[in-house]
Amino acid sequence: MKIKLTKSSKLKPDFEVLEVINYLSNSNGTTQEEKDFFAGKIDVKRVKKGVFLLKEGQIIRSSYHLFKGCIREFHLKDGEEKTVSFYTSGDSLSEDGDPSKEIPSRFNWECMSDCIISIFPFAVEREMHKRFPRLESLCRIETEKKFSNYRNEISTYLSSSPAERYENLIKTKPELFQLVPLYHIASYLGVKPESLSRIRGRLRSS
Amino acid sequence: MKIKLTKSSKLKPDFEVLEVINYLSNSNGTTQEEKDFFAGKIDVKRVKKGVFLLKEGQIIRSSYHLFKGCIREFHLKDGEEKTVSFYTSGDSLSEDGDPSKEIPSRFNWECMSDCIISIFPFAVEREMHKRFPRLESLCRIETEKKFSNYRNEISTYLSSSPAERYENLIKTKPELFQLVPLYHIASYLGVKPESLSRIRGRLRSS
DNA sequence: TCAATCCCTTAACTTAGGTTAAGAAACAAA
DNA sequence: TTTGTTTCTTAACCTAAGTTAAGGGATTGA
Repeated sequence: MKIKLTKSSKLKPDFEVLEVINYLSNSNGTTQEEKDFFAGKIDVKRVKKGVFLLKEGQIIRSSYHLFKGCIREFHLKDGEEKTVSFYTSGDSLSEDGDPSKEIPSRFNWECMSDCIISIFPFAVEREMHKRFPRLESLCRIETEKKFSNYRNEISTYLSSSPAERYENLIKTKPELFQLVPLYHIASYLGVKPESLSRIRGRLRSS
Repeated sequence: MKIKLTKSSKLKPDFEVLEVINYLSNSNGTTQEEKDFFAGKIDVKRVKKGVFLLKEGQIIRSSYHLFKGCIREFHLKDGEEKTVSFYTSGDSLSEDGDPSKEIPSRFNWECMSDCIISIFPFAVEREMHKRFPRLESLCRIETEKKFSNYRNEISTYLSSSPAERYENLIKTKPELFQLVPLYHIASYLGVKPESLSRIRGRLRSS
């Protein structure tokens, strides 16, 4: 049960769909029937740095899972790019909206490095939910957890200063600083690049 | 199938569980079996202004649905109350975390006015998910929608100034200004009460 | 009715981020 | 290597929020 790969791909051949869906089931109790369902339905791709997986206004029809690399999520506000989040290995990207309505996305997803991603079409997801209530149940729980984590992150973000956010980010995601330029991090922290420089200067001399 | 009411309650007697669970199913396709399941399992209460439905550190074991009134969600940061959100009629309050783990809450829920709420214990929710996959499916979709809405709200919040947030709040939730003092709104907007006064002053003279 | 409390506003001063501009450092390409 | 581009930093000045302090209006309770 090998995964579909793009021609140019040089992924090791033993890379299995199992790896792709493990993040979904988050358990090893996956049945053979479930595994078979996914075979050939999930695509894995290498994507070059600079590629946009999603552009503002586009209608999104798949979720992505990031196995390697870094993706920046941003949107435009008054002509400026406002970076909303960074995704790194192990994160999944989806716009958990109303899957029945095809709403234009408000975000951009830009690869900050070469990436390896899996593509999980909404159609497959819907079919999966229908055929495997067990998996739908796992998805529900997973979404609730993600929601809760997100709320906690946001509440921490909102009640801290840019300097505190910066120090927190260094602690929790040090790898980011190798992957993306500081001015994107500045935007993510809610300040201009010049201000981030000042913050770094202040912290250096204390 | 009348709902359980607290003794002091003066709710009209025809207030049905149906109303309580409609927000869950968000449809009228509720079966008799489903209705019967909820009978007697969901409590409806009147709560006085000033009461805390949840205190920081407490372990939460129920979701609430707000039929009337206003609840403020906040947490402490450096000895200050940081207001995170306001709930009004029709909103539901839950900490969609991992229901299997009993994690102390990071938030406080304080009634800003006399409220009418329904109490939906996690245990009942778990049983519901088990017995009615259809309802679990509806809950999954509902949570995904809520998550998506929340993300949009946050992204709007983060890319606007306190003044813009203030004007936006007046437009979207004018009733709030009758329900809660301005200094709580200031905290919600991310500024001190003095700054909100200045913002209001500036907007007045323009 | 009076006092106390709560809430909101204003003002003077401080602090930190935004803006503009310039230059240095790092990196990539010719 | 040289050139050009991208990224980061610094400085001077502007703007808006934080801080501290004071006072006024509204509400509540004695």
